[in-house]
Amino acid sequence: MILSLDLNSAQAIYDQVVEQVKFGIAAGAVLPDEMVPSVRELAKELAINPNTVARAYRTLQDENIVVARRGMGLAVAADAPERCREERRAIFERRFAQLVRDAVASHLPLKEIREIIRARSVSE
Amino acid sequence: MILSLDLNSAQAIYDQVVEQVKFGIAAGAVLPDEMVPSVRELAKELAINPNTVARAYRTLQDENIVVARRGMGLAVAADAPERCREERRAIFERRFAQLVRDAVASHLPLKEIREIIRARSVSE
Amino acid sequence: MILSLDLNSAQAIYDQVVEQVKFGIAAGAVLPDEMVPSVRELAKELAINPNTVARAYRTLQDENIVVARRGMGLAVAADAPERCREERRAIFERRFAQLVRDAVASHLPLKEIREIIRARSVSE
Amino acid sequence: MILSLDLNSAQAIYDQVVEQVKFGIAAGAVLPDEMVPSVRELAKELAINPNTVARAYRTLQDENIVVARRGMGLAVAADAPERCREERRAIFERRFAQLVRDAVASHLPLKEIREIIRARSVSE
DNA sequence: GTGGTCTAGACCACG
DNA sequence: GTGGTCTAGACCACC
Repeated sequence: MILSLDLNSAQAIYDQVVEQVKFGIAAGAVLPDEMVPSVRELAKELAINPNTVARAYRTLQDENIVVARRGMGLAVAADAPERCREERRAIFERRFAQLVRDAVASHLPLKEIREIIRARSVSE
Repeated sequence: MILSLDLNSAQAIYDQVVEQVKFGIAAGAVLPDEMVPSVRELAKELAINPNTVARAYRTLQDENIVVARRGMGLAVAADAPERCREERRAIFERRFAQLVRDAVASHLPLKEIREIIRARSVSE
Repeated sequence: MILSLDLNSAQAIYDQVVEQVKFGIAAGAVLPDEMVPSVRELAKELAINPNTVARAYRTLQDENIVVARRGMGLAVAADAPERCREERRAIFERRFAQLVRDAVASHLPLKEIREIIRARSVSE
Repeated sequence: MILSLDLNSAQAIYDQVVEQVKFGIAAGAVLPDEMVPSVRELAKELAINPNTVARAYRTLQDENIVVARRGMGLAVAADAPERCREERRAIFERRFAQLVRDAVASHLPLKEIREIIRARSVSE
């Protein structure tokens, strides 16, 4: 599983790890019942402190995305892929809606909003 | 001038104040040479700490959006409206581009991205 | 607010803090909009590490029992007392039901179960 | 002998096995002088690691609930049923007393405590 | 080997 | 002053 972190982002590292793991599960990089990388392994791969990974994994456990197998590690839950795909979609939808809402609230002309969306959403 | 703050946002309050004042100037709520509300007045209106407003105004002064008039307060600079309008546009463009970039990186299908943008950008 | 911890309990300390704070709010020891003790203050009072308190408070924030006031501390949410009272009740109900279920599953005679409950629930 | 495990319980698996075996002996599922299932057999039946069963059996040997018969396996001790029945009773009594103590400490009204006990102890 | 918990101390943004 | 984040390292139970 390959995760991309931005250490300079305003978003906390552990939060980026949470999101990235969800995206990885959504994309099928780890299947249900398979083990996600161990805390120590992922920490080494990402060159961050194991506790940071542990905190991310704790969040994923709270949300029942992964379940602990005592002494074995953490396994992807059966319904995790579907929920992760849905969440990935919801995150984008929520952020986009908020962005448009803010733009409208700032009185940025609708015409300019539409132009920017058109120009930026095809190319990338 | 009416500013909308979100105290639970990840964005710092003083930073929201900076942006909102710029948006107000861009929209013509305060014209060049007119005074923006005093630190105490705005702090009271927004129910936030005067220090927070002061910090926002300091930033606006650094960017020459407002200029100090000794003993009078802060006045909107002559070229502020134009620059604020441009910045308002740039903020939206930058954020939207970043959002699409993140969505693509998460492997959210292009089809879903386009659907959400279409559904959400007309109605609001 | 007075919290009682059992450092030798199987239950994690941070989890005991979470429960105890909820019970305190349920009992009206801290009212809505009031601040709960700061991380450092409570840690000192309980003679435990501030990070342990911080972790408990993080959980309470995730559950919207307390909300962060930037630079001010953590305030009790408006609907927290009601939810804490309900949760306090639910915790006891769940544990008692589970206990009885286990006792029945172990084939402990119903007669003995009833005797113990009668003997132990009046006196205390 | 049928044992019920809860892999997500806070109680350790080996400890659940110890308890469940005791409850089985208390209920007469295995009589004195009879053999309990072998480590491998029970591990397979419960779908857990043989080491976990072995550790549980070691505990049962330490308490003289079962005794080793060289080359044969583990046999139930003569006085085990009586002691297991007594322990089964004591476990319930201790846990119930603790539960009520905690409920009272949380200031859950006595009225509600009594209601829940009444409602939950007859039906199940 | 695995994760869970706790301690300790640093640095940061915010008010 | 407040909480938030990250690092570091210890000890534990479990498999």
